[in-house]
Order: sequence, then structure tokens, then C-alpha cells
Amino acid sequence: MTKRPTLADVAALAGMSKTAVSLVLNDRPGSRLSADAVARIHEAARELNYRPNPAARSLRLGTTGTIGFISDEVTITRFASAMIRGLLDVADERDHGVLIAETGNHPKQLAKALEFMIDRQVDGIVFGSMAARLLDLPPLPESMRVVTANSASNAGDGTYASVLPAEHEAGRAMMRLLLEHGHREGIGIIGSAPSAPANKRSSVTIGARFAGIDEALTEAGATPVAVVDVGSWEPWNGYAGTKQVLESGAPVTALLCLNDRVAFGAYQSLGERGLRVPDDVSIASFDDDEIASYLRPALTTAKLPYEEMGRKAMELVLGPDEPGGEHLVEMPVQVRGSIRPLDRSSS
Amino acid sequence: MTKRPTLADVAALAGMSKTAVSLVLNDRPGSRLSADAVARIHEAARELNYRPNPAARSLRLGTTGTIGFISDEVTITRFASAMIRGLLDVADERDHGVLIAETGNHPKQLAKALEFMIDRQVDGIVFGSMAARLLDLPPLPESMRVVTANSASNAGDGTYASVLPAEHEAGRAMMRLLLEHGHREGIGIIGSAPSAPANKRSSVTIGARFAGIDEALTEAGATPVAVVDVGSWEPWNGYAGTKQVLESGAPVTALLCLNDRVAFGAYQSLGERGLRVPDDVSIASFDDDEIASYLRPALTTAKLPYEEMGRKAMELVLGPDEPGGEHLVEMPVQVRGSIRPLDRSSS
DNA sequence: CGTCAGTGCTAAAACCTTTCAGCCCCGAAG
DNA sequence: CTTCGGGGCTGAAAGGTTTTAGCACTGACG
Repeated sequence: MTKRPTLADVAALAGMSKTAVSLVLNDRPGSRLSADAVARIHEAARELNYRPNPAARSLRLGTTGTIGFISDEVTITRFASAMIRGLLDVADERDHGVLIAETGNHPKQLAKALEFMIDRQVDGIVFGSMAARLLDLPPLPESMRVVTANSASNAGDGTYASVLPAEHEAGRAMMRLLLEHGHREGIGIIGSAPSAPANKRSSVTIGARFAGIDEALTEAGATPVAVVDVGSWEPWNGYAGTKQVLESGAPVTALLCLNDRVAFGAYQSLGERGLRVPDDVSIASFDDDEIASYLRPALTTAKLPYEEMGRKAMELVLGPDEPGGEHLVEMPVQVRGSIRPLDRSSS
Repeated sequence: MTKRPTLADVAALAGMSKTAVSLVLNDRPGSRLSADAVARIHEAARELNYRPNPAARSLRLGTTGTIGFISDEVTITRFASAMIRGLLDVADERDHGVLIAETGNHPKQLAKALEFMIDRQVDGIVFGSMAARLLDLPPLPESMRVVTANSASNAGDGTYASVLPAEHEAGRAMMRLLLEHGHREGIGIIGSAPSAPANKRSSVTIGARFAGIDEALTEAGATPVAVVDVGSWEPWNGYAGTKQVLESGAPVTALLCLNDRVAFGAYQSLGERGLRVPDDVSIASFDDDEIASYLRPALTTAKLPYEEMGRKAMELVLGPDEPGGEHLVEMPVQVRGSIRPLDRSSS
């Protein structure tokens, strides 16, 4: 184990030229070498346990078998970890490596990460985001393959492929779920859209979720009995918002929470008042955060498909075609125990 | 932006040799070039916006400015995400990149990841683990710098540096905290060590935590009023275990839960029986999982210092000295609202 | 005047691969 | 007998960097 064997070593052992060895090992189509030579070369390579030096290959080819992943805080934060799982899975299937950098939302860090990736000649870049944000991307080399995962880019011309959750569908589905269980008159909504003028920089998709919710309501000719804006979607705000609804005396039979953390707070607030889920109040939510399965009863929620988005993004960036267009990934409904049919007679 | 400028381009523009440019740009100590030449070269480099090609440099140097991170499921899973934050932070400070691979605990995947890293000539490897496990590592090249983070290696000769949480201290601290609050007679412990014969492959450190707990008890001459084995440390098991203790009628005033998810279940069980935290029962725990701050009252817990372990591991692997030895990282106690002093008179 | 030390700089090799261009030989076609 | 085509193979360049060895010159010193 003194030094790594090189192409030349293999060539020497096989009694052939480096050219021949390279040709055979990469089985180039046009090359016509005798079956005997091919066998000898393979044998020699195996014997020396030869593995090509990627640095040398990169130098020659300008290609690295490596994809860059740049995100605000996906890797660093627990919520979207599954995205990396998806990315890594398909990269691994395709024998590619993944180089990671986090920007923490600092443009300076973004620039640095980008520079780093481009220097290393990655074969493509996936931009990720924890919340589905609109990214400000500096101009990139013409040839660079780019996909944005759970995010979109400012280059509005659709230059860059983007992978996003199908929020409209999900919003519609969750509201319908409640409606179909007979909750027509008593639906409360905890959490509302950022009131700021459609700030895509904070979320590209949340508007679609609300649109889906509204669509389901309109279709059913129903109106929520209470809607409460809780500011940021954290448990304590969900707690406070729910408390507010309950104290208002609105006849609530079901709560649609805008994410699982808010739902978590809702559970706490309901519990405090001695109300049971789902017997007294049904709850539906979004995200499928890990806590959704910890709750009792476990929470019925529309899953944010981080892993699938990761897979899709990597497939696009490694795929045969120049990536482009918008790709929606379904948000599957995780049916658990937090919704029960409203008994008409008892209402 | 037709092609990246190379050293030769800079040399041509500055009217110097490539050698001179290389010397200047890396400011090699021994080289004596005229101040004028140095200035011209810097100027030329700036003007062309020259950045060296890492592939070429790697080829020549055998060094890449890249560290490999291989873990079972750290990246992929929410619990230990902070470890990556630590790793990335210091890698970034030191202008290094991080190449990531996950093995999902398959030896096959480990071998593949390792091969990949070694091929790419990473300058060092950090092995991570979500739970503090003992890793089976295949033999690595003599020269490779290796650190295990939140894990240790089978090479018992202390060859590889390892970074681990100071579990003994933490176990002792948490039990003392309960004792100092006057809970002497009514302490219950939810969760116990894996009964299997000291299976280091599942956890290198958990033994130390229990030893710390026992030490504090012995020092105080106290004995737990209940100890319940809950199998795996999940919320539902914490719920069941706590329920069991309560139904046994043991006079419990405080619960030491072996992690936050177990504590989460304990809250649920207590809540169901109408017992309040901390008024009726105090709770202490370990991990500082995100849910610890979601609970009401928020949970007092000893933090698993993933981020710090990540930082430390990266510092060791990038440090000036050959890494080695065992490094314990403190587990800070996050004091929140789940413990109250036991009122002697009322007991 | 010869030697020597130091100053300022550069040619070329080495790192390892891929690939272009072309060599040699043999059998077949003209 | 020449020419040609093609099968089987290889030499050498190219890709961009670092580093060794060394060149040419100046001034000082013996």
C-alpha cells in the first residue's frame, strides 16, 4: 500500500499502452482492441485494484461527478432534513457525490458558496430552501445545470427548473377532508397568510395553499366560523390563537391548523380546557413534522414532501435533459386519529 | 466570460513566468521577487479575476481542501442536524469544503462512501453518528486524518480521535438538580439502560449517563422510588412507563426521563391524570430536542451538544496536530420551567 | 582578475488522465 | 506488383498547477 496504482502501472502490468488501458476501462465505443488485450487489461486493473484519480480526470474532462447543494439552512435545521436524504439517495444511485454549503440567508455566504462550487467544477447545483422561498441568485455560468428545490429563483423567465410542493391541491384536500366529515358550520382556521403584499421572498407557495383552502370552502358553499392570525407559526402562537377562538365562544367543531407546530399548540390549549381531540374538536394540519406522530391522538396532516422534492431535484440535475420548468410534488395526506365524523344528530 | 483565466494568462498579462505568478500568489516564503513584480502580478490576477483550478492543484499536491463527512443518518434525520452546522461552520471559517455521505448503517454503503472519499483525496474524514455508537471501521490509509464525532471506533488503541458528550457529568448534574430541589424520597426514573451486555455498538456513552445518575444518588444517600424500563425511548413508551408508575401508587414527586421524547410521553400521561408539571410532579430530562421548548411548561433538560461536537471534530481534523485522544464536550443544562422546589411542609 | 554570494527570475518536470493523430501490418482488390 | 482499407495498437499532447534546479547578472572581496 505504498502508492496508488496509476494508469501507467496497469498498462505496464498488462503489457499495453496507457491509451489502450484508458480505452478499455472506459469502454469507448469506437476502439477495436483484441479480446485478449481487453481481458489482460481488466485482469491487470483488478489485480492492482486500480481506481482512476478523479482529480486528473477532472482536469482533463472539466467534469467532476459531483453536485453542489446550497441552501439557507436545510442541512442545519431539523425540518427539512429529509430533502438531503432524497438528494443523497439518487446521487448515490448514480454514483455522484454531493458537496454541501449553507448560506444562512447571507448573500455574502451565497456568493462564497457559489464561487466554491464553480471553482470545483461541480456538474450541477441544487438550491434548496427550508421554507419555500424565492431565491435571489446571482448570474451563473451559462452551462451550469441548476435546479431549485422547495424554492424558485428570481430569474422569472423559467430559466431554472424548480421543484415545489403541490400546495394548492393539499390546501383543497385538507379542507375537503374536514367538510366531508360533516364539519360545515364549525370550522376554525388557525394561522393565516402573511398580510404583507404577497411577499414571495418569504414564501412562494403559501398563497397556493390558502387558495386551495378557499376553493374547497367555495365549492361547498361553507364559511369558517373563526379565522385567527397567529403571526409566526409556532406552538405558542397556536396555543394562544386557539385559546382566543375558544374564549370567543365560537361553536368550533374542527380546526384547520396551518402547520403541525401550530396544531401542537392547539392540542395544548384544548387540553387545558378539558376538550378532547377528536371527540370534541377535530384537527387537520400541514407538514407532517415528527411531532405529528407524537401527539395523542396522532395528527392527520398533509405531508411536506421534502424527500421526494430532493429526489426530484437531483434527478433533474443529473438527468439527460437540460433541466427546466416547474415540477409539483404531491403532498400526501397522512390520515391518523385527529379527525372524526361529525354526528349530525348530536350537533 | 469565454474561458476561465489560467496561471499562464496571468503570467502573460503581468509579463512574468508562471513560476513567478505561482510563487507570488501563494506567497511562498523563500522567494525573492521585486516589489514591482509582485505588484504587477497581483494586479494582473485581480484584473482577470483569476482563481486557481482546484483540480489541477489537487493533482499536483494530492490535497483538496475538502473534508469528508460520513455518518449513519446524521444528515438525513432531524435529531443531530446541529452537528452539521458545527462542522460546516468551522470548515467554512477555514475555507474548506465538506463532502457528505450517509451509510444508513450498511457496511456496504460505508465501504462505498469511504472509497469515494479516498478517491477524491479528501484531507480528512469525520465519522458521525446520531446515537453515540461504536463504529466498525475498515482499515484506512495510514496518512488519513480521522475523527469520530458522537461515536468511537473499534480501533481500541486510541488511534482515532473521538469527540463524545460528557454524559457522566450530565447524568450526575440532572439527578443532583432534582435532589437539590428537595426531591429525595419521590424520584422516579423513566427509561433504563439497554439490558444487553454492555452493547457498545448501540451506545458508547449511555452507560456513563447512568453511572453519573447513580453517583449522585449514592452521594446523597437516596434511592429512587420507582424505576421503569421502557424499551426504546419514544414518546409512547414514556407515556406507558409513566402511566405504569402512577398506577402503581408510588409517591412520585419528580421524574427523571432519559430523553425528551420520553418526557413528552410523561407529560401526556400526567396530563391525562390531571397532574400538573411542575406543581404536582417535576420533570428533568436529557437531549434538548426541539420539543423540549414546545412543551408547557418548557422542559428542563441536559443538552446533547451536537453543534459543539461537530465544531470540535472539524477543528481536530483541520488542526495543526495529528488528531487523537478522547474529547468530552460538556452537556449544558437548559433550565426551564419543569422543576420546582419541593415544599417540605407540604410533603 | 578570479571567486563567491546574493538577487531576480524562469524552464521544465511532475501529477494522471483522455484523446487526437497516426503507425505498422496484413489481406484483398485493382 | 501496387494500392488501399481496416484492424490493432501507441506516442504525445493537453489540461493547470507547484516545485526543483538552475541561469544570468551584480557587486564585493580576496
